[in-house]
Amino acid sequence: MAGVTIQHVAQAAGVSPTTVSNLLNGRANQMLPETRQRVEAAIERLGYRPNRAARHLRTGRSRTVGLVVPSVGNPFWGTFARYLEAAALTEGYNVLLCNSERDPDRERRYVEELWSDGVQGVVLCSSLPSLEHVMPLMDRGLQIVAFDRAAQANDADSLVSISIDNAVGSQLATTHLTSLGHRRLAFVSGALGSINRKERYRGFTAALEQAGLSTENTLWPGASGEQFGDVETAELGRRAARELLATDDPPTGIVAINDMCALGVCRGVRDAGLEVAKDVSVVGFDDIVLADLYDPPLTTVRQPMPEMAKAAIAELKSRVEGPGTGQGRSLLLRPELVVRQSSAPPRG
Amino acid sequence: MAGVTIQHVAQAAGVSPTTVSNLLNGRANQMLPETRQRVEAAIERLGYRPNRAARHLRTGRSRTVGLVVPSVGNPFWGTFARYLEAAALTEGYNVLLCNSERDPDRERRYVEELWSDGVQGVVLCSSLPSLEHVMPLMDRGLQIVAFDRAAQANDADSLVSISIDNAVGSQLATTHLTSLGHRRLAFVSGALGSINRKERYRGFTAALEQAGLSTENTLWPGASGEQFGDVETAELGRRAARELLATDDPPTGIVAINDMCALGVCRGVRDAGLEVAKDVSVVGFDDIVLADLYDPPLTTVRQPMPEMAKAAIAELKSRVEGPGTGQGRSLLLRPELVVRQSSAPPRG
DNA sequence: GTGAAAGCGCTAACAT
DNA sequence: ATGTTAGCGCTTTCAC
Repeated sequence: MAGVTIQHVAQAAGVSPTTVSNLLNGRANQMLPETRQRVEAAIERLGYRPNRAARHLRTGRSRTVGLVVPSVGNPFWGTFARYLEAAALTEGYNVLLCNSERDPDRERRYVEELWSDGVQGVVLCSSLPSLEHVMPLMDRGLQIVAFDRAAQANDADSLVSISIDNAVGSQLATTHLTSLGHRRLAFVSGALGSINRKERYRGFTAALEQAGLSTENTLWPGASGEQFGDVETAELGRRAARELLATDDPPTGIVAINDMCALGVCRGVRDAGLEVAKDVSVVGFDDIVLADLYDPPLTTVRQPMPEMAKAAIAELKSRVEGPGTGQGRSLLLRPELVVRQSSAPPRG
Repeated sequence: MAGVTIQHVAQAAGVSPTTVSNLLNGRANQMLPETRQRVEAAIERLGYRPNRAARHLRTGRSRTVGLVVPSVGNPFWGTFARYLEAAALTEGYNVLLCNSERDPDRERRYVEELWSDGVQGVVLCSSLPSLEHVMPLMDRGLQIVAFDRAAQANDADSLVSISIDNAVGSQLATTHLTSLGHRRLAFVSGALGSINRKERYRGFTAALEQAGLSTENTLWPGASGEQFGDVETAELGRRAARELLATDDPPTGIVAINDMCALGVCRGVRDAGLEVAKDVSVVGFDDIVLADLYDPPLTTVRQPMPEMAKAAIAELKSRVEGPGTGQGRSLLLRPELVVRQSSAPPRG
């Protein structure tokens, strides 16, 4: 039996659809206990499940939020998805997970699809500097929380941004190295195209300046002009490390744009016949599961995922359920340095 | 404007809703080019998007398949999700991704939710030996493809199973080691609770027997009675390696239940002051992204993800669109050994 | 305490 | 080539 409807239940219980609906929507108190039991029995017996499409069509509401991530293949996003789902579930929401593959067009199509699916709130993890491709939907009332992307001047008024303070994060990482005594540092990244990357680099240079070190020639030159996926980022790190360590005055400490990249850097260090920590300290960013599993375990900057996920859902919930379109705001959480064994004082 | 409906478009274009609907549903040819343009212009101008709930309610169809995975935090599943989505997209389907956290109850709830959302086909990645918790839905017409789980005798008649041949896979891995000359092998795994694990162990012992080796004491004794998550699996591997290598007659080759576990084993080998490949060969299973990134790169058994994803969608599609409930079937794809640097001939 | 009836936005016969 | 109409399953006034 594909289609057990509320009518069938009503008939089986000898009541009207209204009564069944009342029971379904928490108005059970206004009916005789006996009636209630009859209805409940009928629901059970027939295996009735309300049709969400009909329900949604009728009410215009939907207890679902969308989550658009650049790539579910990346553990960072997979982990975030889990936390967001957990946070959503506690608030009575479901999460619809979409994978943009970093394609702006797919991103837009997904958000549009979610909107026309009745989803009123979306957590958008976009690497794009401009969110104008979803502006039309926001104008129509779609609530968007941009995650892992700091607010921009030309963002929509109602946009909520949640991210860590990337500059602080990489400052933490960099200062960790300078405090250990490193004087010659390098920053390894793919193209500094995204806001995050720029911020991380900014934190890196800020920390250097604070330590009285020159920022010249600290950005790995191969970092510009290229765009990399997640796997390629590791390869990039590997190449960067090899090249950097082959120079006259090689760095003793390397700050990588993220953990994938840092893992690659570690590989490159070994390729160069050197040892991570002993010869070259490496610090990553994100604290993916593998950071702790790697050999040596990676010193990295952890994003407070559970808090961020909770905040994202809270924002969405209050805006979707609350009155009117709230003003935009930006929430910058403080990341945390996790010191493991890939960083140590420089040799000699 | 939240609610631009087909009526608004019709009115704006000076036509009836039918005409708009016709255009929307690929019946554009049966109207005057001029009419068509007027309608298209109106749609564009009003920013109209069809309401999926209404559409679905009306047609009873839904171009969405569900994907239930044990954990999106695990790269293995993240990767599969990407391939499945790609395969679905080419067939005009969307994928709804759900995360069961290996909780049978969540698994059931998700599948029920998908069903009441109008989803007619689900790819279920369940580690459970019995799928009876989704049987009622299958009886109602829900099509299920069980992924990464070999068919069982008490499965529903219409169940489709897609997985690799796990026994063949670990036989491949094990024979690789025996061919290299290893005579003392060990198999490291968490509890042999799932079908897959049992199959992999079976392949392991089969390969040993084929090589004329004893299977006694080859299963790491700590492997029984415990259930492990993904992170813990690595820790388990590490512990297993340390314990195994501390015995009188330590193995020179270790086959791990999966890559996470293998990574842990590698760590354990180092903990014991030994070197992977040189002293102990390690082979994993799954070929996660990190297998290639690790140092040394991990020899492992690759699952043909794209093919499996395509097959899953093809099965679902033909069953959802085709007539009647198809008979169940089981598709066992052949895995492939990927030889990297974590395996080598034994010392001396 | 319970029921009748209208309508959410859309599609697909069935007219014309 | 285009329009009229009925109804998908549900919720929610408004009656009784």
